[in-house]
Amino acid sequence: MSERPHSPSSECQSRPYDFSRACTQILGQEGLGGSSFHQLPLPEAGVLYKQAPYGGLPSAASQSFFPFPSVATGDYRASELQVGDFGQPKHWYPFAAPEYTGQVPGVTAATQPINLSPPIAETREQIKLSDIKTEKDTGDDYSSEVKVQQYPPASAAMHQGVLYSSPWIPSFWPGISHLTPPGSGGSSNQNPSTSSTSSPSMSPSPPSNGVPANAFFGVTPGQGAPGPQGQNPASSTRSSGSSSGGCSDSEEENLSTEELEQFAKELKHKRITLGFTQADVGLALGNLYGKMFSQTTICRFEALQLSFKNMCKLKPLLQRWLNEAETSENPQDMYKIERVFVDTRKRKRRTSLEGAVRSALESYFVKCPKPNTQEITHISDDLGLERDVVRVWFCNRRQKGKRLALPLDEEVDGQFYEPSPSPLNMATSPIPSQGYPPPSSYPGAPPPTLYMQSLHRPDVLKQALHPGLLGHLTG
DNA sequence: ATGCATGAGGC
DNA sequence: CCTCATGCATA
Repeated sequence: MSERPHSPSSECQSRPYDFSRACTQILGQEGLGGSSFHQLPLPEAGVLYKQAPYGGLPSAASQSFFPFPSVATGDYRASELQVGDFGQPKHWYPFAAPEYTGQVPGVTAATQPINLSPPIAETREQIKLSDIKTEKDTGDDYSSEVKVQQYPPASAAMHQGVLYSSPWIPSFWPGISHLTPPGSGGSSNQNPSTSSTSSPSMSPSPPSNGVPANAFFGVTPGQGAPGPQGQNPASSTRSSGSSSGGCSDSEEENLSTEELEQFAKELKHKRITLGFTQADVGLALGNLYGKMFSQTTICRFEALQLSFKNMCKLKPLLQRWLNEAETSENPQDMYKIERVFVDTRKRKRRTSLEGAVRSALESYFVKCPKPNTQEITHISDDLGLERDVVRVWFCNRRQKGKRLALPLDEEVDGQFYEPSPSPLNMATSPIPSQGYPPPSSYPGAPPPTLYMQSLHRPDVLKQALHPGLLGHLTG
């Protein structure tokens, strides 16, 4: 522990990422054609990821480049088709049969009823098929369907996980804030061996290791889940804080990124060693704490792809799970539960953006990470995408850009998004209806933005475009 | 492992 | 409309 000089950015996500809308200005100038965007301090989104030691995400890099055929359609349906998405009878297949019940297959886990005992509440709660709400009239698209989600091998029927509404343990999240109790106690690894003795079967309300279970369940409704801000600005506080005085409210022991990194690694390793899958862990958490998580989340945790704050929040839970799993004679007890869940809500079909389109979006993003309405419209229009798709894309992109990463140079990153100085009146900003990316007329024109991107990372360009085009541009 | 989506909170 | 936490659906 003494070896790292780096300053733990304890800021926990409360960064001032304020991509102000300088975009307008930027975009407004002459559009891609111009060199204006050059001045953008934004080095290029990609950089952000690169610094993450953990996997960095290849992102656009691996996209297959398509010759942007019919992107212009503007209808995601169209683009999807060209992608060849259609051939499969996917999930969204509108089968009305309420098979959810049959979902519970083998029920291997039946052998271990243990954790099943919990106050499972109403599994059916989410099964109300009638709840189908029609989002848009575009009914033809995402038809209402019954999604039956099943988890792998497992088996014993169990309650759906996410018990957001679960009657029990109403305030479960509450305690979370006390992450990382100073020193020994908390999240850091307390030797499970010594303390635990734990209960072989982890029931939902295990006295478990030294941790006072009550702390988890009782109280503090206050900053539970909603408390993004509860996090505290911490901006200044740094994990190392070495007892900086009594921390007024207790809590907020900011975990250092290193701690998280280390824990994530440990978790993954042990998890695998113990034979659990990410999904298992997610389910196990549901058993232990009543709050289930998806494979995705566990995966992201291990890969440190969650926001710092989120990582901090989940760590204690995973820590506990890990302790339990390690000490338990039959770790099996903890998992193998199945989540049967039928969600009737219709989810928009996932839009599959072509490589070229993505690249184009990337380009736009580089120029302006936070486009305003008009800009979004313009972009969507230009790329022939739905506005919402574009909007969501940007949201996700921003989120991705932030996530936990940026441990060290984040400050820099903050700057990127914070064009601050210029008050830009985007309001007046007339989205350069002319400027933007060159008036690419769809059919043949390559996303104009692409070449712009090349200014920052030629590699991307090369990947996104095919030789021909490339030559065109460079030529 | 990750792209696109949803929804709850916030302004 | 945004941010965030999450997850379905996919590659």
